[in-house]
Amino acid sequence: MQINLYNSLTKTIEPFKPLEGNTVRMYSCGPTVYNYAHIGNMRAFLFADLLQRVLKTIGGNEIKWVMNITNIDDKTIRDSAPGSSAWNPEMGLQSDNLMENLLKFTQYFENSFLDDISKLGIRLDHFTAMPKATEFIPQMQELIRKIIENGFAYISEGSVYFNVSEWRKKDTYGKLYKIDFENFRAGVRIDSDQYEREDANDFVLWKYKKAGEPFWEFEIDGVICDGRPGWHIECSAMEKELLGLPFDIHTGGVDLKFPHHEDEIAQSKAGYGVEPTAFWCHNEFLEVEGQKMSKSLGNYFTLRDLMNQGIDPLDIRFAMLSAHYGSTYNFTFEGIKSARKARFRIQDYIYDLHNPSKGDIKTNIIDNSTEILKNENSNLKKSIKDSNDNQVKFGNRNHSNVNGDLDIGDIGIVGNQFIDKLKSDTYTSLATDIHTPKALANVFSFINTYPTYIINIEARKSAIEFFKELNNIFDVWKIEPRPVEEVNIPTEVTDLAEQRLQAKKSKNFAEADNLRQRIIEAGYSIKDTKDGYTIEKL
RNA sequence: GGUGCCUUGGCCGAGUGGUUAGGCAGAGGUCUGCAAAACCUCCUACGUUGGUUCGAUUCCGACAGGCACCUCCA
Repeated sequence: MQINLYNSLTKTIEPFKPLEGNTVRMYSCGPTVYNYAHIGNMRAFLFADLLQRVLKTIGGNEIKWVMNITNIDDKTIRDSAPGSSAWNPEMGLQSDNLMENLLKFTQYFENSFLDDISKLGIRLDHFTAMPKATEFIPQMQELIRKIIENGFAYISEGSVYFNVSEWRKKDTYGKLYKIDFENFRAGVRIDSDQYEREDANDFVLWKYKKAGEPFWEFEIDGVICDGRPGWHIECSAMEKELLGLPFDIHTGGVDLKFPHHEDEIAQSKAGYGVEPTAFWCHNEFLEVEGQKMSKSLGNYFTLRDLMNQGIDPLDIRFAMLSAHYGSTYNFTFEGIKSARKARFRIQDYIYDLHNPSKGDIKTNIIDNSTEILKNENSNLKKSIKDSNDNQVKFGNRNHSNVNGDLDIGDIGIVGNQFIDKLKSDTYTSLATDIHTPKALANVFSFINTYPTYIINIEARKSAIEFFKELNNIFDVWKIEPRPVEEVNIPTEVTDLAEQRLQAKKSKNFAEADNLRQRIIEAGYSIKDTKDGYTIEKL
């Protein structure tokens, strides 16, 4: 199916097509590994994951997905420096070797990052590569040389800067983000770093070494420029190296539009002569309880924080995937609870598709369906009527008398056509700028309208196939029959349950409640059924 | 100061020039000694204010409120 995507470059939704063949080459701005990632970061990674899964599942594309790991920047240097309070014994011992410290420190947080995204259902085997910035220093240096050769960068005190005003003579600077150069500096915090650049618009490609910082040797036309890369250059170099230019899609948070991505475009074009990517896709931010997440407000959460509160990471995944990536997402604990319930409603439906749990199927199907159809306002009645109006036949029967007393008569009045429609509607929503809320609404409407026990056997199989595919995208459900709890219930508990059943039969309800309380205290819950009970572990 | 986005029912969250999102919560019902679960039904909103229009939540303007970015924050 054709995928349409909002492109930040054109600010419109455009049909997406890979530049070469059927393979989508996608680059996602990854984390700077100096701390545990917070849930705001997580949204960006979940969006990238969602996008690549939609392209794979619905677009039918092969995916080459690259996400970088920024392990060299001001913060990783600062926090890995000897004596840093951010150093954690699990990282190992600090040494006199600054570079070694940096790598140990960032490796620790890279591991925690991989751990976190795995818990969120992002699969590491979906990545083609996760390059670390420090592993591509020569490529960055090569790009910097090219930019200098082409006349769009200059060296100042051993650092290299991109010359924005020179570049503006050749091309637009401000493709993603409209820049008002007249008012650019008004009211803005002035950069506090000590590097000497000619113009405030210029950005650094390479920073000359400072005391106490790890550095790489770099000599440009006899000028010693030992130091380290600027922030933006790593992406330009690694994209070229790992994906080739131009590639198809670049993702990241909206905050990265400027300066990061803007500078990336300028650099790549100034150096390689090509813009990096055809599509820029940016996810909106996340707020917590309607406010910006910040440490000072006390609403700053890492995934670990939330898991310590007993939150299932898959509920976070589902909650975030339930909102459109282009809208601000309001993270609330209420919302997570609500997402969990919604997720399990679909899960229960999937379980039931394997084996409709409605007791005696033969009688129940007829009774319940008839019951539903008797009701004037029933959704099922409405949709069957609609379907009839549209001359859709279901099963092998043509229910021409649907407006009168409907004769269901046999099992499963919902056939494959209904599943086909569910699938095409849901996929169309996802193919239209990854509109997950619409897609899910569609699924819920279907679930509400068609209980599993009125779906015929064949269509149930199709439905299971559909959910399997959908789960290749959402990845929050289990596509299987309802698991049978293989819990060994202690005999003392079953004894209590038996006693309670007897108490109930003899209408001794006080005693029954008392026994139930004892069962709960033993760590089990008891639910009554028609003529018995079920016991579950709490 | 500049740039962009947003304001929908108790909460979350879609969408539309006139008819229906969806989820959660809540209410009623079926079942039931009670409870739980499940299922059925119900709950009809669009920040304020002008304008365009036969008709605006939807288009235009103003205002109010919120958010983001403006040189290394996803």
